[in-house]
Amino acid sequence: MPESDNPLSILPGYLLRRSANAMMGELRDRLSSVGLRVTDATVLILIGGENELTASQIGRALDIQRANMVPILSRLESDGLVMRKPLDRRSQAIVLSGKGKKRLAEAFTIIEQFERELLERIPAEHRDHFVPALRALIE
Amino acid sequence: MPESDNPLSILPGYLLRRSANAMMGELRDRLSSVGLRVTDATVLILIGGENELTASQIGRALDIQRANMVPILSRLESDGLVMRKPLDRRSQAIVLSGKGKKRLAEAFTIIEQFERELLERIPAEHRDHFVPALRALIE
DNA sequence: TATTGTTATACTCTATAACTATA
DNA sequence: TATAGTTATAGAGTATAACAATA
Repeated sequence: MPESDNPLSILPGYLLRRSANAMMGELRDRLSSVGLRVTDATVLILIGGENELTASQIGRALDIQRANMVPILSRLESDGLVMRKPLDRRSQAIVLSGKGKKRLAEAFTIIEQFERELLERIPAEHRDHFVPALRALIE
Repeated sequence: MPESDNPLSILPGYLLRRSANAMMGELRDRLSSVGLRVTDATVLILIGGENELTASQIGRALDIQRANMVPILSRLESDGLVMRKPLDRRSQAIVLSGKGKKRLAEAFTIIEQFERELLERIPAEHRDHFVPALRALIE
C-alpha cells in the first residue's frame, strides 16, 4: 500500500485482488522480455507437462472459456510455439514445437525466479501457509 | 481447481491469480444485486471512511490511475451516489451523498458476508496467516 | 444429444500520451 | 515546475450467444 491505512486494508478480498494485480503486473513485465503474455506462459507450462491436451481441455484446466482460447492458441501457433495435431475429425491436440519447448524453458526460468522472490517477500512465519490458503479458495 | 493437479498448481503466483479471479467473480455477482461494480464499492468504502479525498488521492490509494478514475466517478455521480465539492479552483473533493451512504451500507453488508465466507474457506490453521502474507506482497 | 472448434460481439479493466488550467 | 482533472485511444482479459461439424 503506497498510502497509509484505509478501511480496505483489512479486507482479505481486497488485499487478494490488490496483491494479485501487483504480482501479475510484475510478472507480465518480466515475461515480456521473452515475448510472452502471462496467459501464454501458463498454457505452455500446462501443455509442456502433459502429453496431449485439446483446446477445450486446456481451457477447463486454466479456467479460460473455449471461445477465449482461440486468440491465445492462434497467437502461439503463429509464433511457431505450438502445433495442432488432429486426434479425430473434431478434436485436435495442442503440442509444443521445438521452438515452443525452448521458449517454455526460458519462461520457466523467469517464472521460477519470480515465484522465489514472491515467497521471499512473505514473512517466514506466514510463508508456508500461503499456498494451502490459496488452494482452498480455488477448490 | 476443477481439473486434477497440473504443473501450475504448485506456483504461488498462479494460485494467487486464480484465486483472486475466482473470488472477485463471486463478489462481482453479489454486488450486482445493489447495482455496483467491485471498484465502485471500493471507492465508496474509501471515501466513506475519510472526510475529503480528491479523485487523484482516491486513485493513489486504490492503485487506479487518474485517467481511469474519470469514468468511475462519472458513473457514481450520475447514479447520485457522490457529489463533487470544490476545494480550490483546481481540486475537488468527492463526497458521499445521502443516497451514497445508504448504498455504501448495503454494499458493506454484502462485502462483510463475502469476506467472512472467504476466510471460512481457508483451513483454520492457515487462516490468520493470510492477511499478513497478502499485505507483505502489496507493500 | 453433447461436445469441439470457431466467429462475432460487447464489456470491463488497465495503460499511455497529451492537453488545460491552476497550485 | 508540478499537480489536478480530463480526453482520447489502445490493449488485454473476460463473458455470452450462436453456428457447423462431429462424437
